[in-house]
Parts: sequence; structure tokens; C-alpha cells
Amino acid sequence: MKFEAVDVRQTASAADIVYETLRKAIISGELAEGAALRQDQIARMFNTSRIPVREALTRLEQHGLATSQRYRGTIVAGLSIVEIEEIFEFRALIEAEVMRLAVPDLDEVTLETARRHCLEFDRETDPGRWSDINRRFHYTLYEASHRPYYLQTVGAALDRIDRYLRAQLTFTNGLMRAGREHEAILAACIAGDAERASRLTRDHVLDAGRSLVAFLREHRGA
Amino acid sequence: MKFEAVDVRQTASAADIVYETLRKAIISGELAEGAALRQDQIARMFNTSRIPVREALTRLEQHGLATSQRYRGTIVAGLSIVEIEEIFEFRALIEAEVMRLAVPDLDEVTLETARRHCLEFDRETDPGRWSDINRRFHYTLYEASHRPYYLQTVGAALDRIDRYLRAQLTFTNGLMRAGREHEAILAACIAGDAERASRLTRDHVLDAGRSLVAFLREHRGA
DNA sequence: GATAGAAAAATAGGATCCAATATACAATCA
DNA sequence: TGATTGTATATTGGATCCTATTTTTCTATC
Repeated sequence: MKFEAVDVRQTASAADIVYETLRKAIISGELAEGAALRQDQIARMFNTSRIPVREALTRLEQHGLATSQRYRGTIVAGLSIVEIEEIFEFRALIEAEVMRLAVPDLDEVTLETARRHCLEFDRETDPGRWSDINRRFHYTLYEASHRPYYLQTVGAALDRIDRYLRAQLTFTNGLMRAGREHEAILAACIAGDAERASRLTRDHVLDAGRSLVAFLREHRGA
Repeated sequence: MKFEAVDVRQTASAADIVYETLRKAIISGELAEGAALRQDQIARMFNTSRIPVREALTRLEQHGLATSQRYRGTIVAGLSIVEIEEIFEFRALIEAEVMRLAVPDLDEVTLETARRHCLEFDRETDPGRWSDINRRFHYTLYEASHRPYYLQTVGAALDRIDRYLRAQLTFTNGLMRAGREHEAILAACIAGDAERASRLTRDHVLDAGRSLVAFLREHRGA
């Protein structure tokens, strides 16, 4: 009889589950910005006491996904257009650098995986999934840079703007430019041209940012 | 009888105080990496229950200053040399960009403040204070960039490596190069040469990183 | 003496209770 | 009617208690 060892240790605490669930709900936009996150209500939803809920809320706050005021409670954080612009600019800087560093270490398997995500992105019709596939495509390439700290900061930045991107993609039914840009980046990676891949990544992010900001100016005035 | 209104609202919760105190102790190196952060013990130290302590610990963990394992407790986080190298490289990238963006917006008052910090840095004899003054000098200039998100990530990065820098500065009784480099950066700022200020900042950070890594290789083997 | 297992102690996670504060609402007075 | 004050309610912050898990210690056995 052949068998494998299974790690039976419980790794997910109640706080972990509440945190992950709320995090996904916030970055997907399911929980609108400004929405109140009531400890009692959330605790009832998850069949727990308020203690693990409070831990989840402080984690969200530390990541900038929620803001709290003493004795007044916690709400889903929102970003101004200026803040969104800054985050895109930041992403462009980091992701361009990560892409440059990744190119020399890309292997066949990784490139093939990236190509699959690229096709998947083009084929996907559900706007709610574009964001995830997009992230997987880029991260597949980025990981070859072996810069976990950079990627962590990029991930945090992405978490903050994801909902606005999703809103835009859902409304405009997708910007087809992204697909072409992915192909161009992938081509530069295959060619081993780090500078070009980096520059294209930078432009790709800045383009997305400009497009999103234009969309938001239209749809929330100012 | 003349009197003024005083904002009597309590802004600092017990969790805030515990968090700030522990944070400072960790980044200063007062709490060594790997040291156990026992909820009970800390609660007694602050005359509170474990609840605010737990909140402080989760905040520390989210910022990478502590790591916790379920049912096993929380310890002060440490960084490998590779991780330290990555953080310096990251800082160099961000801080060079922030410096470039800041130069056009620097005014007389800001430059004068920076100059004061620069002198203060040279005059200070207590190695424990160099790190703080250094941070103030750079931040005075950086803030003119109006990039709060960038600065937040730089702050988080600095928090993680501060204790290693302090250890080095205390041991070697300071690297005098930093003082000259500060003056050169300041001169470029005064001259309004954004590119030069940016390049010097980048080199300044990378130099400090290389120097620190060399020191650490010496003092913890590997 | 070393080792395995059981009991005990230590410690973290979570539930429930109380206190502090904020908000909503009703009563009062001009 | 409109502003203001007092009161009730809702909600968060913190304390205490209980439970789950880990770690340590003790003991029996070889």
C-alpha cells in the first residue's frame, strides 16, 4: 500500500479565514468603498466571536484596504484619483525593473506558462476574471527575477487598485489593447531583450493607469 | 479669564502604545531578532490585558517586523543577507526616483532644514541617533516629491533594515562617507540638478548596502 | 542511562462580559 | 418651528474566562 504524508496541521485560523474572505471581497469591489465593516455583523456571518474579526480588520487596515477610527468603526478604504495615479506610477517603476531582472532567468517552461495565460486572457469573456489572469500572466514572468520583496510591494499595490480596474473592464467590456501589449512583452522575453521587455512593461502599466484615470474622471466627476 | 480649547479626544489606544513601543524596540535592535514576544509578559509590562497586545503583534507581523506561528507564538523577525541586499536595491530604486521628482519642488525653507539635518548628522557623536537623523535628512528632501505612497514603502523598507545599520554604525563608529555623500546630494538639490541628485542618492543607498552586507558577512559568517 | 509515553505547565486562540464612546432620537424650551 | 439638551441605543476597546495546542517535565520501562 502506497501512501503519502499529509500535513494535517490546521494552518488557517478563524482570523485567517475572515481576513482572506474580506480581502477578496474588497479587492474585487464586492464590498464598495466606504462600506461599514461592523464587527458584530461580520462575526455573525462567520459564526465566530468578534475577536478574530477584529484581527482580520487590523490586518486589512495595515494593508491599506480599510481605515478605522477609534470607537467609530472600520470602513472599506477608497482611493482618490491622485492616489490611484501615484500607485500606477509606482507599479510602472517596480514592474519595469522586475521585468528587466527577470528576462535573463526565464526558462522554456516559464515562457510556455506565460504564453498559456496570455491566450487565456484573450479568450476569457467574463470581465470578473481578467484581473486575475492578468496578474497570473505578469507574475509568472516576474517570479523569475527572484525578488520576493519587490513582488510583495507590487502585490499590495495591485490589491489597492484591482477593484477600479475591474469596474472599468466590466463597464467598457475590456480594453483589447492589453492583449496586444501582453504579446509584445512576451515576444521581448522570448527574444531575451530585457530592456525592451522592461520598457514595454512600463508603458503597459502607465497606459492602463491613464486609461483608468480617464474612465474614473468620466464616471465620478472631478 | 482667557482660555483655549484643547482637543481632549484620546487618539492613542492601548494597542497603539504597545505597537509603537514594540516597533521602536525592534527597529532599534533593542529587541534582538528571534526574541520571543510573549503576549502575557508584554501585557504585564504595559498593565493591560492580552487583547491590545495581540493587536499590536498582528500589526507588527503585517509589517514584516515579527513572524508568528499558530499556537506557538510570535518572534522578532530577522532578515537573511540576501533579503537585506534586496531591500537596499529596492530602496535605491525608489529613493532615486523620489529624489528626482522632489528636486523641482524644493524651496528655500526645505533646503535650509535639510542643511541643518546634514550638519546635525556630522556633529552627532551618539551612534544610536545617526539612523534617525539620516532618515530625517532624506525625508525632508523626499517629501517635496509629493509621493506619500512611495514614502510609505520606503519607510517600511527602512524599518526592516534599521537595526542592522545601527549595529554596523555602533560597531564601526560610523562611516564618515555618508556625511560627504549627504553634502553632495544637498549640493545637487541646491543646483536644481535632479538627475545628479537622483544618481547620487542611488549610489548613496547602494554604497550603504554594500558596506553593510560586507560588515554582516564578517560578523555572522557565511 | 536512554527512550517512550503520560501528566503537567505554558501559551495562544476564541468567547463572553464590562466599560468607554459615539450616534440617534425624543423631550424641552425659545 | 428650530435649536438644544438629555436619554437610549449601538458599537467599539479592553478584561476575564475558557479551550485548543504545544512544550516541558516526570515517570515507567528497557
